[in-house]
Amino acid sequence: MPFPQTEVPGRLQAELMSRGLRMTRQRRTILSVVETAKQHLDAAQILRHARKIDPQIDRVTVYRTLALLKRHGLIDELDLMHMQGEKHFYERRPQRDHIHMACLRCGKIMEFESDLFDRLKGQIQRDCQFHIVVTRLEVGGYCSRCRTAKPD
Amino acid sequence: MPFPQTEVPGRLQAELMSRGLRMTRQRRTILSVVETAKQHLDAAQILRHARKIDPQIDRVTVYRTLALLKRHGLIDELDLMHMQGEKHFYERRPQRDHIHMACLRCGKIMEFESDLFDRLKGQIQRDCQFHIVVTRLEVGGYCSRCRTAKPD
DNA sequence: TTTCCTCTTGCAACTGAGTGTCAACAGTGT
DNA sequence: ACACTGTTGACACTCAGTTGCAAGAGGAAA
Ligand SMILES: [Zn+2]
Ligand SMILES: [Zn+2]
Ligand SMILES: [Zn+2]
Ligand SMILES: [Zn+2]
Repeated sequence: MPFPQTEVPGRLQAELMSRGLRMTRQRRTILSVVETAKQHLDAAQILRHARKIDPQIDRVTVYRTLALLKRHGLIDELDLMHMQGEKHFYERRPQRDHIHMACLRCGKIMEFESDLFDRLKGQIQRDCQFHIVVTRLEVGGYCSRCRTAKPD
Repeated sequence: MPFPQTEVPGRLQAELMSRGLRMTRQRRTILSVVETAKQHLDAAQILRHARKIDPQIDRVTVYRTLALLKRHGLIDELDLMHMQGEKHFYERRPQRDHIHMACLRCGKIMEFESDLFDRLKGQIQRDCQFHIVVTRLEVGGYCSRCRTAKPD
């Protein structure tokens, strides 16, 4: 569910190279992990997956590569309402922004695209004369399966 | 102990007491700091302000009290797009949710209420059958004064 | 007011994500 | 192949936040 299947693998690598950045073995590995991820991964999970491909990779390189991708707007950083500690999660930046909903009971993460959200961003840019670079809308609550039995 | 015990309790204090929670000297102090804050404060800043009133207060007590207020939905936790490291900021939960905009150049934080945002939340609850407890919409970009001279 | 129970605090030690430094290494263009 | 320069890995470090526990203090009942 995280990523649209219409995306071509290797797009991140192509983007970085077109920006004149060096394509190292480690970066290729980390990029492929991020690109093929089936859920939102944190830095430690990305490291673990990358080490299955290249066991020598250091966690510092993962942090640096994620910072690079974020700086170039190729990935988005998520907090997922801090439900799993203070980790940050990452996903390839989609063509269209989406909302992340986190169920406070079962922990499920759902995604939702909305025309109202797009219009809201337009309103912000217009009414506040604010040039939007990145947005993060996270919602905590109870999913349909959990809402009948909410705690206190 | 030099503390205004007879003072009329603030809304936060009243809320906690109505929930049957013990009102300690430390909690009164921290609550008053949060309630009278003029900007978004992080835990360390709240501790510093609280120690001006009661120098004995420990930082652990600040963390525990903030967790308590958050658990009871009386304050909201903000990331402010991680512009100042990984700290979290806090503000009293307002009657109406608002959006936080962070200028990536000058660091200014702006707030914005929007009917579209309220409608978007309604749409999420309806279309996703998701019971919303808390939302966090943060936007990073360039404010009107900085947008003419954006870096790289 | 005093007692008593229970919740809360303070301290210290700990966790764990993320950063800074720097020598060695390896892309990339020539 | 060479040289230039950006990148990596190892290690130590930072720093926000947490945990465990003994001592302290709300608060209600006696
Ligand atoms: Zn997502
Ligand atoms: Zn659920
Ligand atoms: Zn965060
Ligand atoms: Zn600005």
